[in-house]
Amino acid sequence: MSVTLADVAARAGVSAATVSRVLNGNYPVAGATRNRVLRAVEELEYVVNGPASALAAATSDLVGVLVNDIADPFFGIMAGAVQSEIGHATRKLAIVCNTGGSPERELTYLTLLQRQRAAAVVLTGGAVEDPAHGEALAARLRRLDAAGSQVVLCGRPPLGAATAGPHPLTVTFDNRGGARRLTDHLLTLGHRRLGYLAGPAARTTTRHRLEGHRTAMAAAGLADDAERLTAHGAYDRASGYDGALELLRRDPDLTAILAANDTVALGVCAALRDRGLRIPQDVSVTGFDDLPFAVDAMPALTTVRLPLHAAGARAGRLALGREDAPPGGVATFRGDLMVRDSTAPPRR
Amino acid sequence: MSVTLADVAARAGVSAATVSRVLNGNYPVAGATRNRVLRAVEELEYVVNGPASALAAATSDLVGVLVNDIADPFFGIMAGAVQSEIGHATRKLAIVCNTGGSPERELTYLTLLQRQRAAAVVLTGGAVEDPAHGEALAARLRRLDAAGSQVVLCGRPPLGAATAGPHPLTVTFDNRGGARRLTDHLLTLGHRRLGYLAGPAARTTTRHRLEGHRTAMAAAGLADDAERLTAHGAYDRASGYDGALELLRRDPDLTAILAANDTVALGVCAALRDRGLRIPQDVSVTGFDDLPFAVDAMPALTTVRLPLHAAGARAGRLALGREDAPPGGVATFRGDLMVRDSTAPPRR
DNA sequence: GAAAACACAGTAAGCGCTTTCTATCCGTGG
DNA sequence: CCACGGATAGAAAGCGCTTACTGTGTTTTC
Repeated sequence: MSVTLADVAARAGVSAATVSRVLNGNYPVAGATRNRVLRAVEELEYVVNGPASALAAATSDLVGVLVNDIADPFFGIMAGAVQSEIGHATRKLAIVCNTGGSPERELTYLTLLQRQRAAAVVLTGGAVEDPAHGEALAARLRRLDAAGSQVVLCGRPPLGAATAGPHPLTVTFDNRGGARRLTDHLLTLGHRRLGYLAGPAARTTTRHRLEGHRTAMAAAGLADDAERLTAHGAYDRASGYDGALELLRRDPDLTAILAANDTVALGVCAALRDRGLRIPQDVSVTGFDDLPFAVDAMPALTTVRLPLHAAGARAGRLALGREDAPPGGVATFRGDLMVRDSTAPPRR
Repeated sequence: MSVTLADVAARAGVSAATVSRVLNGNYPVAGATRNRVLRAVEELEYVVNGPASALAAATSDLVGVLVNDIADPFFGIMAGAVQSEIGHATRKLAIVCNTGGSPERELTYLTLLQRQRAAAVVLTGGAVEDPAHGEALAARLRRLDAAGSQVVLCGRPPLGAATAGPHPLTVTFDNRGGARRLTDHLLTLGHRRLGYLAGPAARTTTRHRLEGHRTAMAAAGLADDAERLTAHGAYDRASGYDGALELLRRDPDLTAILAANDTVALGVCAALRDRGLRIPQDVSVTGFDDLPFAVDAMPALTTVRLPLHAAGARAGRLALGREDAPPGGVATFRGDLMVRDSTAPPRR
């Protein structure tokens, strides 16, 4: 069918073993021989048969990258960083798999990757908090580990301490701290009636951000308000729109809304505008993540910048074993407050 | 090392062949036997060795999807659609590869995919117009085709008629028509001094949109203006910002700017605002693509909606051979004009 | 009731590569 | 001048799976 090692060997007048050694460069081959082989490879347009190679060598060149939503820049940026880190280094192929946020598809993809004997797997994005899923996921990761794949979590918290087996390397964000800083910023501006529009309740990311918010609120003696003025939704624009209206219903005198992330904040802004409220004069709004569009929103969003690219690159290097594991196996990136035009002191 | 077919066979008390047949379901196996095998698979947590399977069957479960920029929703949406179409159907694994718009990396990935013996390859995004690259690319695609991979182009024009060999299936957008409609819209509103901020000159997408624009301008007797008021940039926000300033320098009396796409339009809007110009009262602005954020921009962007999801899904089905090839091997999706708040008649 | 047809299941030959072990050639030191 | 070690290259044994090709009981058919 297609050109094989043997064909190249015949053409170069050497054995298949020699061709393999030239191609993999892990064994001394005389210069003249090597050139002859390389020329034959060129002439025949030989391309290694990956599966055969993976079978014989018992490991493949594939690195899996799982994302919740490939169309969301949050994941796109991280995945792109992982991939570019991997592409830079080796002839390895980073493959991005879109789970659509579904736990089942996450498991399916992990099995598929194990089946491909992936060299490494990077899971990005917030984990689902369902305990049953957590256990199933941990089991799958353990199997991957046992099968020799390096597992790295990126942008999600480490596996719970209760989880059995080896803990995967983790690159995570300080979501609590970010949310706390954002809330403090608003409190410092003088806001007291703050609404919090959280993401899906079952996500760890959501919980951590919410915890950060509550910590700050509690420190200001506003714990009850924080409780009352929290609504949950999805990480999308429509949820932001509906959620803002809901919060306004609960308290028409709200002077600020903290959105779960930038995308949600966009929806919040749209809802406020439709209600005839000005941002930030009437209501301040904050996002989270600092995705590229945050600065272009009108007004430009005050938000927390997550170093998505740096985190993805780090995860990529860890996956390849090109960087030592951080102490405790967990690297945490903090998010910096970006104060822009969507927040201001509340009007009297 | 890990569990193999033979282990499962031993446990189920059958031969390896039978296990393989149960797993692939392409051969009659008695119900009782099948159940025994399935139970053994469960108990041993057996996961097929993909490379071995691919080697023996001479084809893998991998489908490659090439994108220019994974962090850009334009590609993210198409890639997501391809992937969901493929995931729906089969146990195939769609793998998204990020070329970063670099022709070399595009070729590298194609080789890597050929090496993996991918079942199909979908290339999304505008092609680079460099003839040398075009030839190299065509050659690579021919090789993939020869190696048995189904090749599909998505969101890029068909390979030039001059290209030798079999032409890949293509799903494309009517960029010319979209740009024409956009320009006509502005002309109808009464604009005469239109600036066109095009994408990278070397991209086919850029050229087609530009052609559409010029056709409309020429029909209105404004061919010379079109020539004079065209600037090129990248498909990003910064280019929009700089490009808008450049066009304004060329003609301070501009009443409208057509941006290469929505992202560029965002930059244009920022530049105009910084210049103290109001949109659309002083200058009308249009985008292209209708990415999700276009409707959230301030003002909401008048643009052309490209059915990215539908196109990606179609490409996915073609790649899997689950849909007949369109006549001529080319399916064209048109883009609809979405009139929003960023365009208005010019002020007197 | 014997022959032909059928429904399964097993045997075994690869798929194209990697890698261990072995063979060969050559230069070198005693 | 011969034994020896180093540097290369070849032979061959798999890696784990798929899939003709071959059985072997069990129905059907006249």
